[in-house]
Amino acid sequence: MVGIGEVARYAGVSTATVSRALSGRGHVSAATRDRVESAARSLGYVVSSSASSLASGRTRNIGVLVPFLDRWFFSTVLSGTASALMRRGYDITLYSLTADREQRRSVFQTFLRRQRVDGVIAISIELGDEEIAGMRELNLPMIAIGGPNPGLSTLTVDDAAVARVATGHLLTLGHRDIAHIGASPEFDIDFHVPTHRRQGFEQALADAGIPPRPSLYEPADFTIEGGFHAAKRLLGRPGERPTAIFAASDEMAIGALLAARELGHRVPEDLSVVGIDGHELGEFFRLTTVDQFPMGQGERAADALLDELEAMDAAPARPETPRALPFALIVRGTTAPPRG
Amino acid sequence: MVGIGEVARYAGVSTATVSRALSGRGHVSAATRDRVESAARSLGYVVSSSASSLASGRTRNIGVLVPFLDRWFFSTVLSGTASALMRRGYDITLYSLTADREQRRSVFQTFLRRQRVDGVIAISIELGDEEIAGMRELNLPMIAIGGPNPGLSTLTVDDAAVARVATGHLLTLGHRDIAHIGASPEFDIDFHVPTHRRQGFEQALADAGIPPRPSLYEPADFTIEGGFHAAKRLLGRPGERPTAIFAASDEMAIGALLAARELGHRVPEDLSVVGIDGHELGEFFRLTTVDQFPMGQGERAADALLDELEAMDAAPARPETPRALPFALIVRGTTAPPRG
DNA sequence: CTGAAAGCGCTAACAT
DNA sequence: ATGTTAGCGCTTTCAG
Repeated sequence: MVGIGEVARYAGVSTATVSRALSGRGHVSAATRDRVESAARSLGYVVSSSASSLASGRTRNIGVLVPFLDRWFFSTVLSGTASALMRRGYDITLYSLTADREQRRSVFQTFLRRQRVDGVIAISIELGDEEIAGMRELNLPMIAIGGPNPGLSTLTVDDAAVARVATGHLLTLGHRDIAHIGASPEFDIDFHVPTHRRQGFEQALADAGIPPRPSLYEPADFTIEGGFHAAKRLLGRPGERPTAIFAASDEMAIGALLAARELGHRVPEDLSVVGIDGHELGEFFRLTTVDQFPMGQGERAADALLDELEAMDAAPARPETPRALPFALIVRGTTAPPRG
Repeated sequence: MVGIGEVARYAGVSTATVSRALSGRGHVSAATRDRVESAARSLGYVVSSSASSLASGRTRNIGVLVPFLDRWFFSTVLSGTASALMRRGYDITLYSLTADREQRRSVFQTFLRRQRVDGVIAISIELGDEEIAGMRELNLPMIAIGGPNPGLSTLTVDDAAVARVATGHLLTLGHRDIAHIGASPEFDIDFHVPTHRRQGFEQALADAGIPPRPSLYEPADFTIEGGFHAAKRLLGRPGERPTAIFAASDEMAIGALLAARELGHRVPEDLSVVGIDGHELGEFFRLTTVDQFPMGQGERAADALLDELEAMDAAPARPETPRALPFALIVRGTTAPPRG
C-alpha cells in the first residue's frame, strides 16, 4: 500500500503539503498541487480512511438508517440518498433497523458510536427521545425524512395536504360517494402517516360538505394484497356502493384496481381510483396518484446533511426548521367523473 | 468521547488489557475481563473504529456493490446481506454502481482503496478483468453473487437448470405449445441470465422431443410492463396459440397474467404461466415459479465472506470453488394441464 | 496473564 | 506557500 510519504518524496514536497494538496484544505500553489496530484495518480495513492479519520475527526462517511431494505418506498428513497452522497464523494454505511428492539438498541448504542460516520440520515424512522438525545450527545448531525421528529432537522411531506389533494381531485370530478382504504383506527405505522392521510381525506370531504360514512372505510396494510381484499369487501357489500376509492398508498390502489377488474367493474367508467406515493408501477396501471417523489426526498436529505456538515466548519450551530417536501397530483387514467 | 484510557484507569488495568478483553484477542483472566467489560459498560465506552482500524488493519466493515437499489431482486438480496452482516457485528458500506462508467471507475479506483472495508460482496455485477485484478492486488477478499466471475469466489445459481425445471413442470402437465418471454437474442443483461434461461428452456423442450418454434418467442425487458406487452403480442397473434407461457422472470410472468386476464383468457384453464425468481408478489398472484431465494443468497454470501475473513487469520489463502445456489419449484395456481 | 511502549498513516498547529 | 512535528486512539509486539 503506497503511503503519503512516498507521494511526498516523489513530488519533492513534505507530507503536509501532500495532505493539503489532496484534501483541498489550506493553501498550496497551483504548480505544487499539480505535481502532487500527478504523483499521487502515478503511484496509485489513495488516502487511508482510518488514518485520515483518526487525525482529522472527519470520516467522509454518512450513516443511513432504514426500516426495510426490500420495500419499494424505502429502497427508492435510499437510492436517491446513495447517489447524492456518492456524487459528493461520501461513503454510505447502511443500518437496517429491524423489528428486533435489541438490535435497534445496538445500532444506536454501539454501531453509531464507533465514530465511523460524520452524520446520519434517518429514513422514515420514528426516533425515541433517548435516541435523539444520544445523537445530540454524540454531536452527530442528523437529518430525518418523515416526521415530526422533535429536535431534529426534518424533511417531511404534509400527509394531510397530500390526501386533501387526492380527495379534492375526486370531488372536483363530481364524486360524492368516496371510499377510503387505509388506516385502521388502532393500527398505525411510522408517524401515523395512515392517520394523517385519513384526516386529510376527511377534511376535504368536510370542506365539500360531505359527512364521513363509516361503511365506506376499509383498513388495509399498505400492500397490493391488502388493497385488493379491502376493495373486494368494499365493492361486494350490499347497499351503497362508492363511485370512487381513495387509497392511502399506490400499492393499495393497485390492489383495488385488480379487485375492481376481477369483479367486472370498469375503471374509470364505473369506479375511479386514486393513490398516493408515485409508485413505479403507477405508470403501467395508468394510476392517478399524488406523487411524493421518493427518490428526490433521498437526494434532498443527503444534500441538506452535507450542507450542514460543511457549514459546521464556519458556523457551529444552525436552526432546525422542518422543511416541507413537494408533492404533485399526477392525473392518469384511473379517475373520471362518475356516471350519470 | 470516553477513550480506552479512562476504561483502563476505571478498571485498574492497562489499556492493552482493555483492548484484549474487549476484542477477545489474546488471553485475559475471566475476572479481569468482567471488570473491564463492566467498566466499559458503565462509562459507555465504544472503541473508535478509525483508531482501531489504523492500529489493527481490520475495519469490521464490508463493502457491498449493487447495480440498482430500487429493484426488487437486488434490494432483496441486499436485505439478506445486511442482516447477516449486522448479526455478526459488521458494518456495511454500500456502493451503488450506476450506468456511469466514470463513477464505476471511481468506486474501484478510489472508494474501495480507502481501506475502509475488510472485504467486498458484489451482487449481480459482472466484473472486468482489471477490476478483479485490482481487488487481488489490494488483497481484498471478494465474493460475488451471480457469475461466473473468473478468479473470484462466486455463488451462483444454475440458470439453465432453473429454466429446465420450470419448463419441465409445464411439460409434465402435458403442455406442448409453450411460449417463451425473455431474452432477445441481442440484448442481454448481467451474465446472460436471460440467455441461460432460454437455453434451459430449449434443452427441456429438446429432451421432450419438441423443436423450438420462433413464433412462440417474445423478447421483454424483465419488467411487469414488458411481460404484459409481450404476452399481448403472443396471445393476439393469428394462428397457433400457446397453451402455456414460460416467463424468464416473475415480473414478466405477472405482466403476462394481467395480459391474459385482459384478453379474457382464464389462467390456468386456458393458459398456464410459470415464472422464475420467487418474487414477493408471487403469492398474491398465485404464481407458479422457481424460487431462487434471493434473501438467502445475500445471507450466504455474507456468511461465506466472513468465514473467509476469519479463516484468513489461520490459513492465508483458500481455493475458490464456485458454489451452487439452491432453487425450488413452487407450484401455485397459474399452471394446470392444458384442456382437451 | 498483564504492562510498557512503539507504532498504524495521516492532519493540523506552529514555524518559517 | 511550505516544512516540522506532535499527536489522533487504539493494537500489538516484547518483556516479565
